[in-house]
Amino acid sequence: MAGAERQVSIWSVPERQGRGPRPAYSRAQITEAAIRIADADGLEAASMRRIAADLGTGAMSLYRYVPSRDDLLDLMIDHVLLEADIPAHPSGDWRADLTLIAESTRRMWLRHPWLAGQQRPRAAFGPNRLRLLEFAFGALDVGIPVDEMFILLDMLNGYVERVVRGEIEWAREMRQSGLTPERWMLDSAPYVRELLDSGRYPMFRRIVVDARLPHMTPEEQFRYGLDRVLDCIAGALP
Amino acid sequence: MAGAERQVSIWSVPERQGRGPRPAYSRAQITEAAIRIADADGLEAASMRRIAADLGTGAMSLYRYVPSRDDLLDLMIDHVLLEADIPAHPSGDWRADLTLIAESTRRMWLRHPWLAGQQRPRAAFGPNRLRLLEFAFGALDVGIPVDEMFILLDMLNGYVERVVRGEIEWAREMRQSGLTPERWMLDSAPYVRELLDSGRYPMFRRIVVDARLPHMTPEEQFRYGLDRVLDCIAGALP
DNA sequence: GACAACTGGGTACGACGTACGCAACTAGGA
DNA sequence: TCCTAGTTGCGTACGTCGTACCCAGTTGTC
Repeated sequence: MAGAERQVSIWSVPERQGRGPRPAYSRAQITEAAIRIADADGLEAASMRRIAADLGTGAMSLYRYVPSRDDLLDLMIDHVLLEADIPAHPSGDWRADLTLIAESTRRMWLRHPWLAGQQRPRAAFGPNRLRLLEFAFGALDVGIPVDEMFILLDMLNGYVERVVRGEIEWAREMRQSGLTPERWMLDSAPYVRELLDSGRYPMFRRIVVDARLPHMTPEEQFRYGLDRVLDCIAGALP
Repeated sequence: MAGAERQVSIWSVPERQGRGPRPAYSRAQITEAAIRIADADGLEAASMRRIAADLGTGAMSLYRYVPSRDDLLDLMIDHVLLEADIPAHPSGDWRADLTLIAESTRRMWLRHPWLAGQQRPRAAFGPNRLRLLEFAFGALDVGIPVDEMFILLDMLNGYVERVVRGEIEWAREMRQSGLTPERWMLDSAPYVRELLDSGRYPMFRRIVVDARLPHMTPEEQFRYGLDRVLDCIAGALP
């Protein structure tokens, strides 16, 4: 018995009581330091020691503010969602509003690559996450059932997540191989040629030969695909 | 100079030459052990030490077969794709074929939760990945440009990935909190009620009150949403 | 003024990936 | 047939990680 008592959500755990010495730091401060490090050097670089060092303290001090690194991640996720430059209320033009969400999400994920595709149940009810959810569902509130909104938003967000994570993973690969995209392609060429020459991958050949999308800038690719997805959504609305 | 020479893809690195003693293991053997462990205890449990221990050897022996744990992950990813129960060629019925892909992907990801949403450039040209790509693009080869296929498949796969990862993350949360879903909901109730009572989240309220999707089984949710997504795709085809 | 509740932070433990080194083994060229 | 270069399995060691535990010092409440 006793002990542990793992809470369901970090937002159910109050930050402090008022007995002992005045706390020297705060959850927000720690969260911001962690985000700074994760942005610069990746999520795995935001270790308790490193965060503490950045704040000028010892690793174990952080545990006075946050139950675990895992909970800190929930705080980080919701904290960056503050940056989403989304109006307070939908405009009434669902297509414009969904475009806003998609492009804002993309910008945010490119700024904070560690955030992309994080899908944690414990962070699902964070205050900022809920604000975004309100805007998204409000935008699609055009006379269709809630369940329909769910699916269409999953489709849109699924597309955005997939494409942007592709961008991010590609950039990460470029950085940690230390190669330029041209050089990377060049190094892959013998293997790819072998694949093409085998004749077993006709569609892959057509992609390499015909596809124009890969030769557009990431922004153009994203916008173009996004418009097609929104066309699909338009077809599903009354 | 010299040294390092990081290869672009693990499939460009030949497994062995033929000089010294006969190797006691193989890449495939190591890959399979790693997959077994990752399935049972999560990707982070598939450490070099643990894999080696399962094979009855020392951690450093594995490095004779695989350049790094990172490359091993690429091998794991492509290896499980062998399981995708997908016919050799598309049937001609694009809707049936895409349904096959989606449901096969879901089954595979639920069997190997660590696989879900892995999107690594280095694993993009693995032989089994290419086989799936051939089937998917072949299925959608109904007179639309390659770029169009790209977008529609990103939309479909994005949806699948998002929904299935939701299932997986939820299951993981249940397992590591040691709670039943009912108990988890119960524990969250006070916080959720507080949110609802604040009046600031009207759409969230409607979701909690009106949505029927969350009360369906995961399979039903998936199938229902998938059909709506395929409807959308149908609208985009000639 | 006493005491309970809290503070910052040091030490320690058992994991992790992997660089390095070494003895044992084996194939190709003489 | 023997030599030797290349390759084997694998132990040791280093620097990292999250965090359990401990303790001296600080502060609000009575």
